[in-house]
Amino acid sequence: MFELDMKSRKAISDQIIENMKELIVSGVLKPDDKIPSVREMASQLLVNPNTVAKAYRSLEAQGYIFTVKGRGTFVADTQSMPVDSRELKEAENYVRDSISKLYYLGIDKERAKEIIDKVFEERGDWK
Amino acid sequence: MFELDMKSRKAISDQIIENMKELIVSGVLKPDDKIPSVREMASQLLVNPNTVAKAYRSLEAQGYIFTVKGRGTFVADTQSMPVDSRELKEAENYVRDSISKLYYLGIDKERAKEIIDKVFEERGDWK
Amino acid sequence: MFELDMKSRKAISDQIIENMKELIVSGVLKPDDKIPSVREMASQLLVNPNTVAKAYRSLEAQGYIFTVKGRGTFVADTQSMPVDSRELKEAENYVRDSISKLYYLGIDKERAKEIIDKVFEERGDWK
Amino acid sequence: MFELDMKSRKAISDQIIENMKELIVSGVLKPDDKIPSVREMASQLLVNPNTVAKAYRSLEAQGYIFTVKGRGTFVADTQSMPVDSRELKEAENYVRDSISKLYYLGIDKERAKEIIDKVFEERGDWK
DNA sequence: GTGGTCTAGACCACT
DNA sequence: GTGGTCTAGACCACA
Repeated sequence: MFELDMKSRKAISDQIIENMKELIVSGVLKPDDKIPSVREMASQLLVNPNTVAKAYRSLEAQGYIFTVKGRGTFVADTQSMPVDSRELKEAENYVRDSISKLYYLGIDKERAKEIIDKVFEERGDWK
Repeated sequence: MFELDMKSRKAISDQIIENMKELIVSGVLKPDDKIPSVREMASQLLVNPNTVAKAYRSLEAQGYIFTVKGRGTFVADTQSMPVDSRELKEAENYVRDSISKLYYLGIDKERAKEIIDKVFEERGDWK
Repeated sequence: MFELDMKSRKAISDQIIENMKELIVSGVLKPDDKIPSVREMASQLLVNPNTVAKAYRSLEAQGYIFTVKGRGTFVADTQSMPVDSRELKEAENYVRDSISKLYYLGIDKERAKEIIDKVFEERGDWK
Repeated sequence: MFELDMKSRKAISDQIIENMKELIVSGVLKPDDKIPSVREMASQLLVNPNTVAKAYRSLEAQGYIFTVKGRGTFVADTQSMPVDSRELKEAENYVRDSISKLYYLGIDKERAKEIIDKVFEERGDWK
């Protein structure tokens, strides 16, 4: 399904969360699709089941998946999901910080915009 | 000089680093300006001197400041500093991640670009 | 601060969550108040620190508290928090279910309303 | 007879119990009416017979249905059923919890009452 | 089989 | 000292 970067400084559970969000929002995983069980994904990724469970709990709390005890975990319909204002604000701050980092490096505005445009191009499917 | 947000989830030392970078890159602090000693800044900000020392060590490692034994710590000439490619790549990844977060929220590309434009406007002085 | 009902069928972490919400929303704990550390509350309640940490994580995700690494966990300003529509809907369903339970017992509408009025009276401080 | 919400987080057996209670208390199913056998209902709902059997056991324990060996399962006379005080207390606690959830969201008393009134209106047939 | 919860104990970063 | 993360392994309810 995807791979983890064990050398990354990002938490494993966060990596799972991001990869799953990517698959869900991009449409690779569609609403009501069953996703691998906690134990299954844990054995595929070679991590502890609790770590996967933690990621799933977080994804569920954010509305990306839903879970039915004894049956498994499924992809939610993110299309019909209203954007949570608290989360949007958090994401905006994250964008602000990342652009500040470019500024602190002393590169000029034009080059910063080029970098951002490049990122948008990488996401050709967006919108 | 600047204030800390003790309620922020950002580490205090990181806040000090970012604020100092802001002052240096924006030109408020100029090359060879003396900056407060570790103890002095610690008492002004009401934080542990170890925290300030850590921030200074990091700023020095990144070339924003330099220390002269027995005389103090001074602002380096960031203009003449070549952009470190490793740091640039790290910042690019940060930008990529932050834009991904917007994508994961399910907002459309137009709105994402508006948010980014807004951030650039807030930095009216850039370039 | 509060006590747990170890005989309850409610999860311990959920009990911690509810008790903390009660203290925060009722105003006993005010914005920026420091709440007991994970380890401290765990030893007071005689439960595993991970259980308390789980409750704190959930409370933070819902915006009731915020945490600063190395310094502790604090009460957020819930007044300024917009009501999350997903959570409100969930709570409405919960209300609907609980009233259905009264209906299934075969009691009449009047008596059901009396029970509800009694609950509101118990929360004399509300509004 | 009724449908299950396989996406719901409620246990299937609980959904069967609630739907049966609804049909019985509302009068759609009348005392001594025969209800489908475990196997029959299981095949209609496309669920495991064990799940239906569990639901029937629970309904029988609570006095909503009764079984005659070799003949089938029938609706009990709920009118003549005294309200079980233990169950009533349990339902009251459930109501109390659900209203607490509204309180924790920070909505005011008026709005909470509106939500409850709406739920009562949805049950126009009650009483 | 599924996920949910709890315990126990380790290691890390930050203050 | 603080919280955050991960592992390991146990028990439970549900299907």
